[in-house]
Amino acid sequence: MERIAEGEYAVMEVLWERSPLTAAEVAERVPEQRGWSLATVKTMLSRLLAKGVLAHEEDGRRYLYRPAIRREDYVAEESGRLLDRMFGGRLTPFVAHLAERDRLTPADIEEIETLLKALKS
Amino acid sequence: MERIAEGEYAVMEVLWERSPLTAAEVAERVPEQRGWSLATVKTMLSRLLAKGVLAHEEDGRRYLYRPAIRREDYVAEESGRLLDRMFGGRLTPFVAHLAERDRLTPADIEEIETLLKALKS
DNA sequence: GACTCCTGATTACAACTGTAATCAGTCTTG
DNA sequence: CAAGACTGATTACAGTTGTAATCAGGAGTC
Repeated sequence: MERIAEGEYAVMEVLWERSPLTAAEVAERVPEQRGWSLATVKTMLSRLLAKGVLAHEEDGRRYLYRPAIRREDYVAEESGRLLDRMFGGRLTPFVAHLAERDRLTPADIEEIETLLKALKS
Repeated sequence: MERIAEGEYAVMEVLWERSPLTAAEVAERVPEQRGWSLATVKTMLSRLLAKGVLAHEEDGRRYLYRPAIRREDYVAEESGRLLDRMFGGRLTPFVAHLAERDRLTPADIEEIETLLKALKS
């Protein structure tokens, strides 16, 4: 699966949320912080099509775009990549690390414990 | 803190492992899979210096390089970035996700549970 | 002192990214 | 039918990255 760049990912998010959509509709839904013009969104769509992570079907003289890969699959790959790169693929050091950096609240800890308990059964 | 590219990261790893080192020493220690020439490693070192994530001290007519940022800090930033982007910054969905994707072995689960128990006390 | 070697510095160059503008073709509307 | 409007396609252009080669200056060697 081809890498998806940071900006391109924002477009994928829109389409994972809801699809199919036209280019104009995608542009409307991209977070405004990006401040993208319609032209920029169209460039992104073309590149994502070229990468094979989007598909399009004709709808009159325009296209309807939809994801060609599942969000979970992409996320799995990306997070695996980070885990491999930074923690040798091991999750425990990652969790330990987050805990140290105060990214884990007591509520989080409870939640994860519950989750793990469920996983064991 | 400036972003560190994938390839540059390999150089940082070497120096986090052991420093200070000369350019030649770094080149020797970079994983061979990369297949980098000494010239490539020197380019990386220059760019990392420019980004301010490496420092160098003179040693005769050459430099000794050492990290200017701590590994933990960089890793914290990078993993936070991924977590924000893919899981809205929440760790629990991430752990759930890993579990689903079979990246969590029973041993991992045990280990994390122990870790969490320790965190609570 | 001339030549070679080592080292950082400078330059190279293509692919990928961010961020569009412009072009060309089709629909709509007066 | 002529003039706009809307859409994808093509082109643009600078910054980053991967991957070096080349250059210039000092150090050691005959």
